[in-house]
Amino acid sequence: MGIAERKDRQRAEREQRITVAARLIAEREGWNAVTIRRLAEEIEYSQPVIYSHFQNRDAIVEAVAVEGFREFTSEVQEAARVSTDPRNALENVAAAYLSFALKHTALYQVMFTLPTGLRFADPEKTRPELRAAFRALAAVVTPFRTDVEIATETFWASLHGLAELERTGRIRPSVRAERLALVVRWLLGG
Amino acid sequence: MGIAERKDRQRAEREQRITVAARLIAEREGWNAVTIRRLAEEIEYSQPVIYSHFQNRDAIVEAVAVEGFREFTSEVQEAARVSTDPRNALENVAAAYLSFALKHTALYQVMFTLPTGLRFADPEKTRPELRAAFRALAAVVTPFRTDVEIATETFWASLHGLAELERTGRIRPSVRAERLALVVRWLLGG
DNA sequence: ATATGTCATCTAGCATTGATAGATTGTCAA
DNA sequence: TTGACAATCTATCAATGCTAGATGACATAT
Repeated sequence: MGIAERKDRQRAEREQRITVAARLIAEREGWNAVTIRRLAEEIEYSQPVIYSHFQNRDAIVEAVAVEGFREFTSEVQEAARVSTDPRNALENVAAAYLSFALKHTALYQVMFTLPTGLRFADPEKTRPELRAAFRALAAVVTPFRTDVEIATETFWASLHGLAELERTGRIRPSVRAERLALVVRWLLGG
Repeated sequence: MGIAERKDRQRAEREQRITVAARLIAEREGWNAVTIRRLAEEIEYSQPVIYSHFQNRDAIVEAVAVEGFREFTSEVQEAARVSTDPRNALENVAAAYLSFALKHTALYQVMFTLPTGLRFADPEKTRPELRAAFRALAAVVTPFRTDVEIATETFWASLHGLAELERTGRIRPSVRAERLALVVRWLLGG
């Protein structure tokens, strides 16, 4: 009786097509262009079908954000993995962070700045994908600090700020490397 | 012939009532609640009157943001003014920054995270209010660094990141002071 | 093979939004 | 008083998120 399984599979496939389309449209035309009608058209189904997968538009956005955190985490881990030593890992991760944020601006935007229900600090409501991302950052901070949690939060905040201010055109892209070097040096120095 | 002047004055007054209402509603119910109809109702005029003051909804939001930058700048300057020495000024300004961001969350949101046309890094398009805010921050950084521009950008980014991550519930409010202390120490230490 | 009942999907529509066209009112100068 | 202009309103548009109810397909029991 593989019929039910096939249906499940096709359903999951269609669900992914929705989030993939949402992400693609957002990256190309901004999140305002991601409308239910547009998504329905994209997957070649009528609008109510979208609502059989997601409770509302926000839930779609949130699903894209969660997928973003997965990719983010693995990119950070990869950056740490290919490093020669702990200090180099810190540099590489910092660079990878900014690179990720500036490469997928719409994705990053929805992960961090658009209002979604995703939370970090409340252990109850935090999704595992978010916690994993934090741990990946903490891993490269740990060798240098005893106040790992606080230092990681601050490290993260600095990188996030650099990404956001540059994304919104408020600081100069030309001296990105210098700012990154400052942050890394700070973390090493105490 | 003070009639024209009176009209100008009344018009300017009405325009301010619009932005004040927008800000108030946003602070109480979020920016999604700031609709043209709601604003029209608030100032007791019909909707098209709003459009005789602002080209579109975004222009209203932007006007609120600009006013926010004015207040922000003066709060930062005040924090620096009442300080005992340069180091204390740095601490006070950092604290004032976070305090401002967390006290007027909707205002801060529109100043920094909602998509508006406001820019910093491009000297041509940067509004004077934004530049003034940057200078106010740079003023307290200057005593400690030769790379003032870069250090200020990084300082700003760190504070912005701390504010945003805390505002969106991604880092713990309980250790805010410790994170702030880290940022200040970093800036002092090199 | 066919009838049946369930589930999947669609058509049509709702209320709300930003924005605008055109009618209407008010005001001031001649 | 009247004519013209400016200020303001009513009415409406198209797009949006979302949902109710009709319609269709399809697996299963006989």
